[in-house]
Amino acid sequence: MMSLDPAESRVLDAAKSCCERWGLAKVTIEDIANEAGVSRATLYRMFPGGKDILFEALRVRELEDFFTRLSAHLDGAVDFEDLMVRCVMHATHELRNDQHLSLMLASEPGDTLGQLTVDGVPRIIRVATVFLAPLVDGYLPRREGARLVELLSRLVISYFLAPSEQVDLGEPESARAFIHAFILPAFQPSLTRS
Amino acid sequence: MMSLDPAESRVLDAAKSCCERWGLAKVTIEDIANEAGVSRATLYRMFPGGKDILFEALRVRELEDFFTRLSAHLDGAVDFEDLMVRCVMHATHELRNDQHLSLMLASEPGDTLGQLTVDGVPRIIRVATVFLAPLVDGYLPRREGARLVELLSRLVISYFLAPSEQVDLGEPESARAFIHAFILPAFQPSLTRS
DNA sequence: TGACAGTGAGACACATAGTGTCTTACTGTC
DNA sequence: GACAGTAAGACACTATGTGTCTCACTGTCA
Repeated sequence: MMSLDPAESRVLDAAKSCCERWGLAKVTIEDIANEAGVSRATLYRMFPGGKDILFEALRVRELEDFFTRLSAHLDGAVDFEDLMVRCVMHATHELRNDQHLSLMLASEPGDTLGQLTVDGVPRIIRVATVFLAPLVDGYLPRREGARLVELLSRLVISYFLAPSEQVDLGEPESARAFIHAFILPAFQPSLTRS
Repeated sequence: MMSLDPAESRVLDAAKSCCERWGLAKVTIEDIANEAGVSRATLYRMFPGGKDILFEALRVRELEDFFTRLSAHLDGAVDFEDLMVRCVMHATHELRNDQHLSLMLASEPGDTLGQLTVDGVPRIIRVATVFLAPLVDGYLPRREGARLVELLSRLVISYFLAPSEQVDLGEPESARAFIHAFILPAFQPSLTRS
C-alpha cells in the first residue's frame, strides 16, 4: 500500500520493539522516541494523537506486511481450490510463526485478542480483501470474492486461536479436505472458471 | 540462611516474575501485589521501604539460592584443588544458565551490571564467604579462606561477563589448569592439608 | 546569501498513575 | 470473645507521562 518515509518506519520499528520489551501497557511515547532516536516533538508531528494513532499505524503496517508475505506464497496456485488451500495454510503458518503476535498474546491477551476477534476484525477483513481480491477475481465475481475472503479470514483466525482436533489448517491435506468440504460447495455455483 | 515465611516468598516470586515481564524500571508495587495475590498494605508491612527493600530482599534470596545450589555440587570434592575446580565450574554454569539473570542483563544492562560489578559485589563476596568458608576451613586458615573466596568470586564474575579466549571456567580441564596455575601457588604455603 | 522546512531541546499545564500511610471491617485461631 | 493478620480502600503527595508550544539549529533549495 502507501509506503511510509524511512523516519516513520523507524519509529514504528521502535514502537514494535519497545512493545515487545515492555508490553503495550507499559510503553511510553518517550520510550519509543528514544528507541527511534527522534524527539518527542517529531513523533507527535508524525503521528498526531500519540500512542493510539501510532499503534494503529503499526497494526496497519504489520497487517499489510502479513498479506504481502502471504501473497508471495499464492502466486503459483494452479486452480481455485489450490489457491484457497495455499491461502489458509500459509496464513495459518504466518500466524503461528509471528514472534510479535505470540509475545503480545502472552503478555496482553486481552487487548491482543480484541484486535483479532472484535475491534480489529473489520480492518483485517478490509485489508485481506484489498490484497486477495485481485487473486480471486479470475474465479469469482467481485462480491462473491469479498464474501469468500471474509469467511476465510474469520475461519483462519478462529482455528489459529482455538485449534481443532478435527482440522489443522496448517496441514496441506487437512486444509484441502476442509476447503473441499466447506468452502467449495458454497462458492461452486458462482465460480466463473476452474 | 534465614528462611522467609511462605507469604513473603510468594511476594518475592511475584516480584521476580513481574521483573522478568516488564523490567525492573517498569514494575510497580501494585503489579507485584496483584501478582502475589496480596494487598498493597500487606506488602508494605512485609517490606517497609517499598520497591528498593523488596528487590534488595529478592537479590539476597537469589544469591542464597545460588550458593545453596552451588554447595550441593561441592560435596564430593576429594582434595583442595578439586574443590576449587568444582567451585568455579559450577558457579560458571549456574551463571550461564540463570534465566532471570540473562533476561535482566538483556533488558537492563546498566543496573544488572552494577549488581555484578559494583554495588552488589560486597554482598556477593559476603554471602559467598558465609557459604563457602566451611568447605574451605579444612584446608586453609579462616582469613586465607576468605581471601580465596573473594578472589574466586571476582574471577568467576569477570570471566562470566567477558569470556576469555584463553580460559573457559565452565570446562573442567580449563578450570583445572587455571586453578593450578594461578590459585594454588598463591595459597599453597598456607595449606594445612592436601 | 536568505528564505524555508524539518528537527531537537526543553518549558508548560494538565492528567494519570504510583507511593506510602492510615483507618476500617473482615476472617480464622486460640 | 479477644486477638493477629489481612484486604480494601481513602488519602495526600509525588513522580511520571502527555500533548502543545516556542525557539534555536541545520541543511537544502533558489
